[in-house]
Amino acid sequence: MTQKIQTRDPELTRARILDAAETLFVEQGFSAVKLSALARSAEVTKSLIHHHFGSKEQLWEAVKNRAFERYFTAQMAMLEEAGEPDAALLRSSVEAYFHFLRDNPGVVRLFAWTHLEGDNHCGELDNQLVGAGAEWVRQAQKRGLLRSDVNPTHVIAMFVMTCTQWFEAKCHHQHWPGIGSDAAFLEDFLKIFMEGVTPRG
Amino acid sequence: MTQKIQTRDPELTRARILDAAETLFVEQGFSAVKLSALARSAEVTKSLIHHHFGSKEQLWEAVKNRAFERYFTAQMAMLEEAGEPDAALLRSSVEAYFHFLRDNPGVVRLFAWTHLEGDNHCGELDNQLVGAGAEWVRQAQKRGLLRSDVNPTHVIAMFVMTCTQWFEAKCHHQHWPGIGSDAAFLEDFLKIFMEGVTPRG
DNA sequence: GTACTAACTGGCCGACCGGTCAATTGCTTC
DNA sequence: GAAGCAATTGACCGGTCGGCCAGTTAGTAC
Repeated sequence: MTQKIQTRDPELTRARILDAAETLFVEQGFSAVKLSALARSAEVTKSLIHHHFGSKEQLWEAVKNRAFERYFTAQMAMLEEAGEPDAALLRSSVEAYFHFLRDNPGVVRLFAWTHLEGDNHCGELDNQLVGAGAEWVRQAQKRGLLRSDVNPTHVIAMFVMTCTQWFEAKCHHQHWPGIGSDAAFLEDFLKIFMEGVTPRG
Repeated sequence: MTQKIQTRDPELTRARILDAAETLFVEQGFSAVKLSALARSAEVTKSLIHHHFGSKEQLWEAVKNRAFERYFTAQMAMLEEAGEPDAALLRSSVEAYFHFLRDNPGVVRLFAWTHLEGDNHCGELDNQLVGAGAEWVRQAQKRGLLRSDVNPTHVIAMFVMTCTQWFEAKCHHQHWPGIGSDAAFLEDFLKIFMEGVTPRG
């Protein structure tokens, strides 16, 4: 088989470059990253980066594609193992989303950079996820398990945006007086959110 | 008095540079902005930028300071003209904050860039605002006008983060299937949020 | 008017940016 | 083992980046 004890390993090299690039892009964004620093960090020559990825811009695309693929894979998996659409499902979805972001801070920052760039990257996949989520809310509404006087997409948007912003601007609000831990905030958010989407007789 | 029909006007020059810089920084972030382009845009020479602001970094600080000062002035004004702490005040605060962000998209993006930079700039002033907001929530809770089993700071954080993210990532979720206008989203958010913070007997 | 200061200019600088290229080296195939 | 090719190297490129500086000019104080 493919003996991997060798002096050349293009796939490993690609992976090393991608990993180092993701780290730096996540930290600094596209413009601030220098190819020379990236090469040093990945322990390859600059030329090798161009050989494997063509240009800085194409490397940036490759990094985003890989990260977003991971994101969508995880989200789709969560979607598929979900059960009947009801309030309990909504709550566990929020929790799952929150924990995913907590455990993948790089993804959050990558999203943020692309948002600021006005990049509408990964639009279709995202629409698919949100569409599926909204559809579940709609079903739960029909069954009277969630209040039906709100736009289902807005229900999804509301918790997605809150979770995203919590981690995206953490450096900013972590010093707010009285602010709690991740877990404490999630708990309070869920209290308010779940109470807010509960139908009233 | 100070005749302003003159060939030299340092204050105007400073303002022209600051304005052009804010526009470019808001669009592209710090690293992507070139001093040469900025000079062209402000219709001054590059040297003049250095003369008035010292360096690119100091100019960036000046731009942020000016924008954040506007932000805090507006927020403080809103705070002072507020009345008794109750649910109606909370609702109108959310509306006011939402509309402020809608009308000042530059501020939103500036905040976003600084968050990503890990800049804890403007920490004290912000803490002050949040602290005051949380204190009002606390008072309303004591009077039984808001549910008291949630952290007051989290109540503030929740709506601030939702509003922020709505405008910050607009390019991203504006294409989500079924998403509504600014007004429609705000209405649905308020329905859920206000219902969520209402005390239950 | 003279002296002084600050605003402003144009030219220039070293550093370093992203990117190219010819040459070399290690694998694979036959 | 010869041939062919992709991986890899290091030297090198033109461009332009942020910043500096000597010199000029407009306003001000006396």
